Amino acid sequence: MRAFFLPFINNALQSAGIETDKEIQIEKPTDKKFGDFSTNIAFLVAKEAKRNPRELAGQLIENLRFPAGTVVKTEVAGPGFINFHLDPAFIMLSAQAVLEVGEAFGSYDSGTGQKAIVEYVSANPTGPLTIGRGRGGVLGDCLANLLETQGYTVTREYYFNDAGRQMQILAESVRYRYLQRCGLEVTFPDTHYQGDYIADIAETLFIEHGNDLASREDLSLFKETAERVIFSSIRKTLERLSISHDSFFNEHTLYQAPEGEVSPNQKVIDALDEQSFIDRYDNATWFLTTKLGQEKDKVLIKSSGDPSYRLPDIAYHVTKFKRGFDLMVNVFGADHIDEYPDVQEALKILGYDTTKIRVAINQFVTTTVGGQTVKMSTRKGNADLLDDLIDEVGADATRLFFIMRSKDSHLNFDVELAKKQSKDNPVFYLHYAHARICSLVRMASQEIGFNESAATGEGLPLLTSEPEIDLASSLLDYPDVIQSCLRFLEPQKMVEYLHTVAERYHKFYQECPILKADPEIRAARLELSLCVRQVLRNGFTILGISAPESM
RNA sequence: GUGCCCGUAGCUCAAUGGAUAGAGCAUCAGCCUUCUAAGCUGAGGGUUACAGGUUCGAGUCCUGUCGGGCAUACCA
Repeated sequence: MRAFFLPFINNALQSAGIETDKEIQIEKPTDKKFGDFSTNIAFLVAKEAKRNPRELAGQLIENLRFPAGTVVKTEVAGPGFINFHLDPAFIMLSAQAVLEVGEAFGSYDSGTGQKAIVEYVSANPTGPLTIGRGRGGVLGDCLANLLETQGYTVTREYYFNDAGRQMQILAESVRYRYLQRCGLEVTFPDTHYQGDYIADIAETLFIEHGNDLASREDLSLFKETAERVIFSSIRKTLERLSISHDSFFNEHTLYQAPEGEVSPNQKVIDALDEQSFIDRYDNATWFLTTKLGQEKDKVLIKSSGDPSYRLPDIAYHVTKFKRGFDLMVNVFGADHIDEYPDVQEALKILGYDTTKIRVAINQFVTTTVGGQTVKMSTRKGNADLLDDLIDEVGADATRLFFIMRSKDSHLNFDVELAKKQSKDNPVFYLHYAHARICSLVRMASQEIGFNESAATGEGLPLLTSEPEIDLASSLLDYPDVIQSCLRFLEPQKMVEYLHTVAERYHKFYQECPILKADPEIRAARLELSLCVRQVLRNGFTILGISAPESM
């Protein structure tokens, strides 16, 4: 609906002889008396033109020409706002689009023909997924869904490493537990992975091999088994949350090169070297970030000869560019915040357009149980497992809890509250609205032979009461909400929005009899209900939660 | 110490630099012989941590102070 106003305002600006590169902002006023939409363009332009905003707004509305039956009143208010009042019939007619385009309502073609990659989760297979990881997983999945509505061809990618130091520690951890299982007296180092899952893996190895592996120094079997078991558990957990990836990118491939060629890692070093951003000292190879104003240089190749994580990370991003992605979204937790600028700087030096990269950093999740904060660490084995949480509160509530708060806020996951499965849980409010409509439609088809597939929305303009207009009006916001979610990489806005739609539906349901109304009004109200159901479903699809037909 | 995020109702959180700062939970008062009361209506509750600054306008931007989280590795 915001897009509706833009050409008219542009024309008015032109007619008034005003040139500006300011973005025209269309807002929803806080108070209804200020109309359905408003713009502050007069303020923005007034500054440039050094004119009085109110006077300028007056001149603009002289030049605003809307088609008949759309905007019934345009007025200047306050110090220079321009407020638009829509014809209620126009709102109702516009809402017909929901039924016309169905699940494509809210979709747009701004990304058509473009390739996007969303990288998320990317946990190394050192242990089961924790609750903290879940947040980024759901965030990434929702962002991918949002991009798909805009026509992007989206690749959902998981970047992992099964080679580095952490995997070594993992293999050793399994070996220690295995040796203990064989009855040997070994002390388990507290630097290693403490979780029960290590002992479980050791147990399977013991069942398969007995004591045979006890004398073996080679860790590869321990490592391979651990990786296989853990990766499979990670994928199972993700599946439970309807998170799936199209592509698993193994960091280790960046270390390798075909005969006669150099590895992607080495190519990065060479290219940076050519630009004089590489130096070698203290037996290591350094990225000269001090030349970019940073306090310290960053190690790319350790004195051991192994790359540090930054090098493959840069090389990995190079592959994203080489694979031709027009948009690259990276989702990661706040603990990675320091590394991202280095990667970005390196890519700039290598000549890549880093404006194609967008980063969504989610703050941590703290879990509280009975008001007590629980600290989490995978290494110490006291992590709250994502699987346990899903067991207790279900997939829908887990997903919704993760994205109902802004990603920049620390998420306080009240486990007790989430366990409640009562009306406190916001997922029920949304589900209830949807189930209510389904139930109503079922009853309508049984009792009066209502045929929902034949509904076109023709009757909608018959509806004129406030709850009906408010409800229809909120449905028209849906496409704008998708844009807003993408602009800020923030699906949380969708949760808020759907709550508003559900709230307005419940109010409409309360105040407007549907099945008992006169046939024409009855049909129109049923059609409006179908529109609401469609918007709820579309939103649920983006959030990745179910749409129950009864409760 | 330095960098990033956060500080808003009793609690959990919203609010593109816009108009009287909003929801949910909790508290209190109403609404079911009537399509799902997992709902609706209403009330109370605020110096937006604090002090300055920028401008037509600041919860939002800038500076400083206080408080919390994360990071400051030749771990990923």
